[in-house]
Amino acid sequence: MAGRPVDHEHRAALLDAAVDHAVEHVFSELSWRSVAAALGVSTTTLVHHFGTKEQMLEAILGRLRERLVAASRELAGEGADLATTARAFWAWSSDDHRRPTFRLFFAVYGRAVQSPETYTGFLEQLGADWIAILREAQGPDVDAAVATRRATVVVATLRGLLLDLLATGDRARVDAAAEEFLAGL
Amino acid sequence: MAGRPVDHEHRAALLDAAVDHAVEHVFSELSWRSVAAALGVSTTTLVHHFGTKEQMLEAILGRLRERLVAASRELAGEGADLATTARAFWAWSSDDHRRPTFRLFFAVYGRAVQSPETYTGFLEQLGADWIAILREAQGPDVDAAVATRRATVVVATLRGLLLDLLATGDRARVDAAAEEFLAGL
DNA sequence: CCATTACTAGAACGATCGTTATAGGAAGTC
DNA sequence: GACTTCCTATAACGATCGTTCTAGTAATGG
Repeated sequence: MAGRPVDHEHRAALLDAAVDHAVEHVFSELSWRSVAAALGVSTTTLVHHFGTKEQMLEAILGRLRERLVAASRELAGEGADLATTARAFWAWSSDDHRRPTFRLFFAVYGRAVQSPETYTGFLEQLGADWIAILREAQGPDVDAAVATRRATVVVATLRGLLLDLLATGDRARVDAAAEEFLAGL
Repeated sequence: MAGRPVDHEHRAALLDAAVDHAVEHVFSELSWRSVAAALGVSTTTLVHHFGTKEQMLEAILGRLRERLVAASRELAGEGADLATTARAFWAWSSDDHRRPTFRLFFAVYGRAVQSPETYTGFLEQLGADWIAILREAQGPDVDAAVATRRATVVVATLRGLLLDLLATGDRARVDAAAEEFLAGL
């Protein structure tokens, strides 16, 4: 009956390498051939493991989301309040080492708002995860509706500031604005 | 000497029609052929008037920015304070009629953060225009650095909320968050 | 050993892309 | 009228794309 068993580890390793490559390159220029060349395999190998290009991109983004959410949950720590958590979020996401990652993040956003069929899952889940983390940071005593409002505002502001930083590179102005916002929490 | 004179009006009319088409379609799918078909001309006509595809896209975005800045300046009105102006901005930009426009806006953002060579002019000018409008709304008595910080925060928050609204479509939550933010100004 | 399945690679197909000849009519000056 | 420049269109070129075809090798169960 059964022939050669499926090598799940190899697929996972390929996916992780593909995520690393995607983060460091332009999202709209990802192709079977470019990814295959970067990973040292042929396009047919990728096709065999991921199916269609769209499915490969979804797999890449899903894996990226896992990384981001895990890192975000660590940030929140235990018992930190909203202001502290928000400050940690800003320091983490605006770190220069995270620039390629968030560049990809906003590239996907730009794609998703015009083509909702794809990539919205990635954004909705990631946005919901972040809002949930910031809701929990407010403790159980805060009214649920109020907590959601505040979490939505914090996520939106930090995301907008990050977009400003990535587009203009004006760190002094954006950091000052972030401090102004965070101090008011 | 001189032959047939250049018809600047015709080029302007083509550009305006191209902007209308770009707003209603997916940015990454714009091509010579698709735009030409929508405008009822041949691709060579567009090439003749705009040069390269990149130059056509820049011309389209430049014209779009003119429209947006003109509309934004009207919004600010005369003598309105920061909170009032910010509220008007939110009402205007989150209006359902403006959805295609801001979808394109964020699509360009997504492209620009990964390919700074192009489109950054569009974003830097538009961002600077909006921040300037919100700086002026704070009056001449506010310290310049403080006014810049506050304007940056307001633009970032509204942009982040708009991104949330376009990506999730959850108007109730986002509108509540916007109200929370605007009430605190 | 053999049947079966997993995996990989090279080559090709059909489509679309930006761009470029090539060519002909339209609108002005002399 | 001649001449020049503007404007437009059809057709094709070369490149890249996602995908498929074909074929061969590796690893398991019987």
